[in-house]
Amino acid sequence: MESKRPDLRILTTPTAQVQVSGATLVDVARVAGVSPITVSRALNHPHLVRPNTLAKVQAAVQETGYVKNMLAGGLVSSRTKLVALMLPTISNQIFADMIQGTSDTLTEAGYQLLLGFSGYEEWREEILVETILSRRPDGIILTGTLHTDNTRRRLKLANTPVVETWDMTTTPIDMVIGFSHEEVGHATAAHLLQRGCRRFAILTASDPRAARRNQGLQVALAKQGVSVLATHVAPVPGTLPLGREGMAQLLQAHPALDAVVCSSDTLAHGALIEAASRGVRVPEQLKVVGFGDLNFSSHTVPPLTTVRVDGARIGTLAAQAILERLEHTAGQQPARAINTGFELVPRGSS
Amino acid sequence: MESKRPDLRILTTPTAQVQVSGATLVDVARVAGVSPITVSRALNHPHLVRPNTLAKVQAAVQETGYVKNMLAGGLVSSRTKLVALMLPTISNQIFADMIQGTSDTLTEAGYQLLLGFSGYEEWREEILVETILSRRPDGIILTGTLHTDNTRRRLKLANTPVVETWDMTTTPIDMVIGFSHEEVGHATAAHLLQRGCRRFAILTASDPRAARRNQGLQVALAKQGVSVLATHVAPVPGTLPLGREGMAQLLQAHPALDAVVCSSDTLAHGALIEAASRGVRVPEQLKVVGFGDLNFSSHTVPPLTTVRVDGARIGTLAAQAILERLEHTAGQQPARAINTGFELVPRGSS
DNA sequence: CTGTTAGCGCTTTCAA
DNA sequence: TTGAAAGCGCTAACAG
Repeated sequence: MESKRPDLRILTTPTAQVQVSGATLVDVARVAGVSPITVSRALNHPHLVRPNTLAKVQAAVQETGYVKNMLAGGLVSSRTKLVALMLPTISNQIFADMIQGTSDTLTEAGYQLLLGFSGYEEWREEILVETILSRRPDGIILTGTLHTDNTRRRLKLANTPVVETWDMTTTPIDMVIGFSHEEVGHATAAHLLQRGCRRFAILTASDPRAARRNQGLQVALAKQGVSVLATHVAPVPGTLPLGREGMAQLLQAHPALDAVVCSSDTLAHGALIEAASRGVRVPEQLKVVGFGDLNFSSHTVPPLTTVRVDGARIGTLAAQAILERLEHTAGQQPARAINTGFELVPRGSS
Repeated sequence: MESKRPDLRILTTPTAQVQVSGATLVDVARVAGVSPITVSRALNHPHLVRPNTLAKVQAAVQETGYVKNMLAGGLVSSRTKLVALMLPTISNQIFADMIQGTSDTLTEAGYQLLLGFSGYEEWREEILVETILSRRPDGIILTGTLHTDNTRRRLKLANTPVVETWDMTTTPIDMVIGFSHEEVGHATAAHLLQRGCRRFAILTASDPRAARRNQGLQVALAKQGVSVLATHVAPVPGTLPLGREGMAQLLQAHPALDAVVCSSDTLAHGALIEAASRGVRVPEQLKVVGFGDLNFSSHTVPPLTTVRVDGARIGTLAAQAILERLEHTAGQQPARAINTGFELVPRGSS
């Protein structure tokens, strides 16, 4: 590292335009003939500066090719304009939707998105949270409400807005935006029982929220004296072949099944293909329920029911919750919870 | 802002553990009884510190709940451990794959991912690049090779590793990892001509790289005296319904088509559904070509040919290129180009 | 192996 | 409306 910063290298381009590399506020100030703080103000609070001065600064910025350094700015102001989003994976379409929703909302407000994947593992999330916190983001969006004690403690100490998503809880770290997975299970049970199903199986990925839905399903079924005949657990992320294979095993062990509840539309899709290849008629003989509402199912598969959830909306709401919190700098608002709900909808076939 | 930093607030937890909020290196140093720089070294270069000292520091870190501040670190070291990825959208599965590939590679190396979406618009990309540069990332990954002059200039001046992806060019900003879209067009033409197709249509999203493929296709066809009968351009991002609708219009105008080249598998999928609903037999009467190799096509649609490209691999390679460049701090390596190639593969039906 | 010194580039006081 | 002084939290470069 050079001990003294060298003079700016002035590069004259063919268009006679002057370009500079690595200009700082001080350089801009010198060119504009004002003090550095005036440049800072002109850039961040233009209304506090005389139009004349503003113009001079803007010209100097142009001339020097100045690019703001948010590291320095964030260090002193404690505002990084950065929001972190932690997801288990991107393989699931609903998470991709969420990314887009979050990103769009943040970008519009001048914030940027830092992305991390935990692979459904709490210990990974713990490490990730620590790393992310070291960038002092203005907000953190987590997936789910299951976290290690360390993660929770760190996050609370960080004094940063935190939104837990895709779930509900009575003991949030800060804010929660999602829906109750137990209720999804109950609703699914009611839906299928009402249609006469009695011989249930579960085809699920090893995902904690899916487990909660299955739990809710089993509890609701038990109340009607119905129990689940078999549960097939596939590794995450769920894929179409895994769905086929799981369905094959379930049907082999229990040929008389009349309902299969899947933890994702991808698994459900695989299950439908396997059912078709075995000549099992869906939904007449066997009903299939998915989760996530992928739109492919609208055209190419036999009818199934899926749980419609809007990933983009959850992403948008989470980003908005953080942004709002950031505006009301005065006094901590009470932690907020939004139940986005869900919807059982018929899908598939034409 | 308080002019003097208050003493650390010591919070004693029920477990008699001591927690601190907002500890700095200096606090850790005080607790450990060493100098701040020693703490810094213990954390960043443990091998340069006596095991004994290391242990003391680690204990102090634990006790104070210290979380590194990378804003400060990055400001002085000019290393942010941040890599930016700019994508047009996440709606396309291949871009989701790329995100995962990039993120996995970066995380393993201790880097983090900053994500930005340009929505296929150059001016958005230009703004995004400016914002991103203000965070001084250690590397930037772009989609495509089409950028505004400002973007190119800024990026070159930034003196940061840049990788342009999903395309090839003879005039890269820095590095390129991708394949030639013209060649995809040529290969597609050869494939279809060889199978006897003569009446071509194009069903495409308004995406610049798709346009290059179509261009290549038309050039190759023209050499055999064949011209494209119609081109249907759908808005981005391509969806299944847009594919159906486009196919409907094409078939209506040109019932005798024998080949439809689509710019994505999603559009192709919609096209196949529309063909089926009109009783047009694929591939006997009409051949369909997609792009991207979505795996859904393996099971539920009639045979089509798709151009297989590996998004995750491109993401991984791009991240690796940046990481390698970052290690060889000595002397600029020559700009590097990797042609990842592509593959025409049969898909669909069972 | 450890410490001292000197900033990185910016924004927050406070004063003019 | 503008400026001067101070320092955010950290690490590079030397010494010791």
